[in-house]
Amino acid sequence: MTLSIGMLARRAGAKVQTIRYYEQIGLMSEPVRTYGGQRRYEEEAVKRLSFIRHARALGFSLDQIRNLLELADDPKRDCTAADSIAREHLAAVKAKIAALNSLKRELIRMVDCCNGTDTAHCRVIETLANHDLCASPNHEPVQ
Amino acid sequence: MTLSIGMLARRAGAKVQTIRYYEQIGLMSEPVRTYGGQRRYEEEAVKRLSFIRHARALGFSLDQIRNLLELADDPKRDCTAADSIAREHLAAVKAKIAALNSLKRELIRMVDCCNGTDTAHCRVIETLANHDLCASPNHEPVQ
DNA sequence: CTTGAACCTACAGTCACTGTAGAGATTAGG
DNA sequence: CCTAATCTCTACAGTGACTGTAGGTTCAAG
Ligand SMILES: [Zn+2]
Ligand SMILES: [Zn+2]
Ligand SMILES: [Zn+2]
Ligand SMILES: [Zn+2]
Repeated sequence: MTLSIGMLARRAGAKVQTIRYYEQIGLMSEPVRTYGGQRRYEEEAVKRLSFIRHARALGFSLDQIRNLLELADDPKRDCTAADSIAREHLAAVKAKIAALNSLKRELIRMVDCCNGTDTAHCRVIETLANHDLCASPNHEPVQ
Repeated sequence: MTLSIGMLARRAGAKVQTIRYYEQIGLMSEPVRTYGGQRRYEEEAVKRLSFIRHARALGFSLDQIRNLLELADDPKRDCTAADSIAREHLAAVKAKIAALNSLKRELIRMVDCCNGTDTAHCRVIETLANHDLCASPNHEPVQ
């Protein structure tokens, strides 16, 4: 009872190309092949791929996921390493939210202050042309 | 009084390669060249590049910036088009914040619920392996 | 005239995929 | 057994917005 790549994709909520990509970068191991060269997967692959897709949906990078999978494969290992990957990601998410909130405030100011007639007197254009019109002294790079 | 590419870069807070890249994609126009082939810029270029960098710092895409620049070049044009680009970007920023806040809640749950012993009983690993342990029914893709 | 910094082009790499072309494999129905 | 439809294969290009590198050329100061 093995699965074709398309079945695996449906089971785990991924695209076929994504699975091949994960194999290429060594995140999924190479499965057995049919005589004709098509990939055939065991149930185990569904678990692994689902783990990867869930972690991706939660914003972990493939590098972090690679590390998490390695840790998960060693069940009696201390889990502080796994926890600290998650905490590190959480910190990055918090930082991103903070940066985006600052952008949001600035954008709201721009949009709200424009009593738009022509682009020569547009607050949006003026603000982009002149950072002095911004409330925040500098903008953290996002992403 | 013309500027070399390095001087322009310092004046507008960009990298030299970034300026060449903007020229390549048609966002900055091709400047005059010295006899030896080096770029020489007018003051106007500082304004345009500063506009671009400021808009980038506020998270606008290069495509949006291209449109904004085109609008700004036509001063007696109605500015509703510019405003709606800004509003559209604001909406995207808000959506991103919402998605990230949802991730943040889930990550905090994972990290806080782990009374970590080994990876076999790690809440982080368990949650990644099983979406049923998540509070939110689905995760919006971020970025 | 020499030196060293700045500049040039062209290309590869980043991240995590997605899309395409053109060919071959598999499977269900007749 | 044959055919048609669907699936799969490899290989490569493209996305966005840059950044980095290699190997060579030009410029400006002393
Ligand atoms: Zn306006
Ligand atoms: Zn600003
Ligand atoms: Zn844990
Ligand atoms: Zn989940």
